[in-house]
Amino acid sequence: MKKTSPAKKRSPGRPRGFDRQAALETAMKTFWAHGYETTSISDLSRAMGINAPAIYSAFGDKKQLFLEAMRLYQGDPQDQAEGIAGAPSSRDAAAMVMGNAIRTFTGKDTPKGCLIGTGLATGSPAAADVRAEGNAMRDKLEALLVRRIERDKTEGILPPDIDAGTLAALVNCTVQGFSTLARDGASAAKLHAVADLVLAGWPEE
Amino acid sequence: MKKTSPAKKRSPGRPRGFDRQAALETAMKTFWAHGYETTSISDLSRAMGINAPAIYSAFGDKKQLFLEAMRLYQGDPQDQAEGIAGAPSSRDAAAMVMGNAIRTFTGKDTPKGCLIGTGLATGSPAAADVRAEGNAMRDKLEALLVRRIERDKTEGILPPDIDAGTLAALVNCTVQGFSTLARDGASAAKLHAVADLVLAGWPEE
DNA sequence: TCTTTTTCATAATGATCGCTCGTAAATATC
DNA sequence: GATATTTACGAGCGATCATTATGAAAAAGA
Repeated sequence: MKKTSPAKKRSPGRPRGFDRQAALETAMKTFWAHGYETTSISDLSRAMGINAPAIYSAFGDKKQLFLEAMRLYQGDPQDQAEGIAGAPSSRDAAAMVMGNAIRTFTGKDTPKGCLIGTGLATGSPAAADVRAEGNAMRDKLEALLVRRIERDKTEGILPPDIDAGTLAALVNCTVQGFSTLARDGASAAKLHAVADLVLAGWPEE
Repeated sequence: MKKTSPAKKRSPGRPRGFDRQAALETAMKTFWAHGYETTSISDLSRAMGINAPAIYSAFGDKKQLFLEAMRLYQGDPQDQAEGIAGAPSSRDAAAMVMGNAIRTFTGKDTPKGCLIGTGLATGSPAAADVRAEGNAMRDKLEALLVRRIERDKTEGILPPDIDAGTLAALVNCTVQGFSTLARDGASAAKLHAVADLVLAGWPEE
């Protein structure tokens, strides 16, 4: 009898003895807690519950594992782009971005702060390319905000003389600051109060 | 004939073949560029131009060397305290703190960003005590700002209903964000524009 | 000159780094 | 059951980690 549902077919060979996605999630949290270069393969092996060779066969090497963990961390890049572009105003977009950051940085079941901001804050020249990936993500966020702010200007929601780059940098700066404050133990409530202060100074027509 | 000026007397033994202060400064910049745990003794030895045993005899171990570099980096803590306490207003104090941060984080002859914010952003549990030192410095800054803001409230310069903790956290948050932005390549001018935006939203009576 | 004191450079310590080899085990296909 | 394929796991690779033992070299004081 043929299987009615074309479920996942099993390829030949010994089946993997662990859940790849769960292991990736554990790796993400481990990197998140201790940084990219300062997390060792043996740290990861212990946390993920699998031996080092299993990590390499499933994820490549340490760099690829981190990059994959980074993609899991940031979620779908299109969601971010659409969230900012689709916000009613740049002010709403800024509020959303900061709110999301606060939620991520003060999660109960995850390390405090930003995986990318803290885990890639610095390091050896050998990891410069990985740091550049994190840098690119922050630049991307700022660019999306700039575009949203410019649109507000052309639509008359914001005065035309304000500097979109500065305003976007303010939001980016605040988010990055949240990462450090959260790691220092600041509560979500405190960060929300700071975000409200930033939004209170948001320019108006 | 007695020496008229009680200059530095030379103690017996072979004299040190390097300038301790200059070596410390080089160590500071090396840590600043590559982080505490991700800078190796051999990195430091190469940069400082002295062999590893000379580092250990002159500075103790890696942790003590970093802590001494951190003290050189921050300067006299009393200067900061007096600068904030002695500012005409909390707004002036915030402007000064942010301005100093921008100058330090975008210096021409030093690495970008904050030695403490980036070099101690994360790491292994073995270095948790060193990170706690950096954490304490940020807390100290915020506490000084809180005190200055509270004084403005009692003196009627600021309305009594504003939250000093939130306002101080905003400044601290902005400064920490500056570190990441500077490391990402932001210019001093751009950071000053952001600082002006923060100050523009500063509450008034 | 001789002793004492301190610094020098070479070389080595055991531990850990990221990573891989080799072999046994577990599955699908023939 | 035989074969092919994939994974698990112990062991080990060379390199680097922070740190130190060793002994020659360079100064002061006797």
